[in-house]
Amino acid sequence: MPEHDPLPRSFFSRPTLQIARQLLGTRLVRVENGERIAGLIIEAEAYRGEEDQGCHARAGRTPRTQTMYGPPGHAYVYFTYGMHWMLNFVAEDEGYPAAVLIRAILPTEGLPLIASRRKTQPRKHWTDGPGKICQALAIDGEFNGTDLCAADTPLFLEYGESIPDQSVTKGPRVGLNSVPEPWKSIPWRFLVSAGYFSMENR
DNA sequence: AGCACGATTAACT
DNA sequence: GTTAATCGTGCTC
Repeated sequence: MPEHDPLPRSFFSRPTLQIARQLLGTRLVRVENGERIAGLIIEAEAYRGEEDQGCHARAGRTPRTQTMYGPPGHAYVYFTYGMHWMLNFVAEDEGYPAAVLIRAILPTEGLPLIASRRKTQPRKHWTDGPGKICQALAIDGEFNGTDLCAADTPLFLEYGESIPDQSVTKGPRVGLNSVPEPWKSIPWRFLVSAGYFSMENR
């Protein structure tokens, strides 16, 4: 399969933890007015099942969580803290609520567009948080339910770099302050180890 | 109808 | 390290 083809739906119809790990190094692409804005995913978190007390689906099927119960390979975009949008990818089988939150990317294309929206911050902080990614890529609630595997989709993934296990760090998910154990500490956060892209240590 | 809080960010001491 | 910003969501009354 050519390197520039969008990742197929089969990529998303797998166990959520596998997807979160495999997303590291893939290229997230946003096409805005024919222009590409893209970056390599370097941090992601898994949320799966109604029993996961850190997952929105703990509330069951609601208007908000509906997308997570839908088919895999679609975007789940939600609003939080009264001001920030979060981008997730729906995982596993239709009917089972699961998603992967994209927490950080390394910008590779469309830097001027990213800069125009993130200019109040230094480059180091352009896309190092889930809300920042949505600012940089102009992603909002309109993208909830977007099919990442459809033709002419404005949001999709491409194969990027393969990240070796020795350069992947696992840990507890971020921001689950009042979530009970074991969900609060379960190591479902995956990130590319610091320095991997800045040093020639591959 | 009212309320507490959130898968956060940016600014400030 | 601390805190304001700002409003949709789900739960209680």
